[in-house]
Amino acid sequence: MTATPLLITPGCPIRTTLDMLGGKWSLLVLHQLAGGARRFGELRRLLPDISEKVLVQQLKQLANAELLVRTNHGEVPPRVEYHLTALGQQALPVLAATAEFGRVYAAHIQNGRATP
Amino acid sequence: MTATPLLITPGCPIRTTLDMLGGKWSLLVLHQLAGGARRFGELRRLLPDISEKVLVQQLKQLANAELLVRTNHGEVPPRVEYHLTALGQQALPVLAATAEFGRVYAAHIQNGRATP
DNA sequence: AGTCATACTTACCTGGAGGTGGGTACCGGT
DNA sequence: ACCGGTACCCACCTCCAGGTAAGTATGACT
Repeated sequence: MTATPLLITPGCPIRTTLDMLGGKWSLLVLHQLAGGARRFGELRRLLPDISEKVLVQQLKQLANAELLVRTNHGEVPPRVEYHLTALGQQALPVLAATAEFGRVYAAHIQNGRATP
Repeated sequence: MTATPLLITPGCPIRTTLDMLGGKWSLLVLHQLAGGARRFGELRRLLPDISEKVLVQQLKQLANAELLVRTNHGEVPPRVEYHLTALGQQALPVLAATAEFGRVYAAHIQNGRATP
């Protein structure tokens, strides 16, 4: 891990991931799908602060990137389900590390003070 | 990993991390500091696309969050060095996971096509 | 006297992620 | 006849992260 000298330009794997998951909501959506398939309405309820438009937008974008799959069971009260693909599962470590560091950081600022 | 039912609101560890590292450059800066201390000018050269203003801004913000430390050796051609704190090192797993997924994704779109 | 390098600061501007508020089509229940 | 729930689409707007271009103080070199 001795500071790979990858010159930072487009094509950089960090940039690649940030372009997909760097937004405000992508990781939160992934988190809700980590446990299995979810319906659109469920996601909306689980993420109270996201607007409908943006949720749709995120789901489309993640589906486009093949991180998740949209399944429309052509039923009569619409029923649509989203679930992670194998590729999407590969993103879970990012989620785990992100959440873990969030916890570490929260613990840190409780003991020693920071951001005064 | 059975979908911790953490209701997503402020206070969520994922949000905490995204607020700090969700930007366009934070992780790239951390990556350059992973190998040890760097001077301001080095960072600028290693990250050709970032503007000076934003680099300064990011460094300040990361220092404020106590992820890195600014050392001004009050010398006469100014010499300032930045290096990770112990807390900053704790963020490296996020970086590693992010980079790894970027590679996985790049490999994926080369075999099967995506984003047409 | 002029240029270069250091590590910044300041003022101004823009693009686009994200938010708001409405509308759509379908059906079941009351 | 009306309301509510499903899963969306559309037009419009706001705000700020990030970008651009200039200026600052110091000393060494030519």
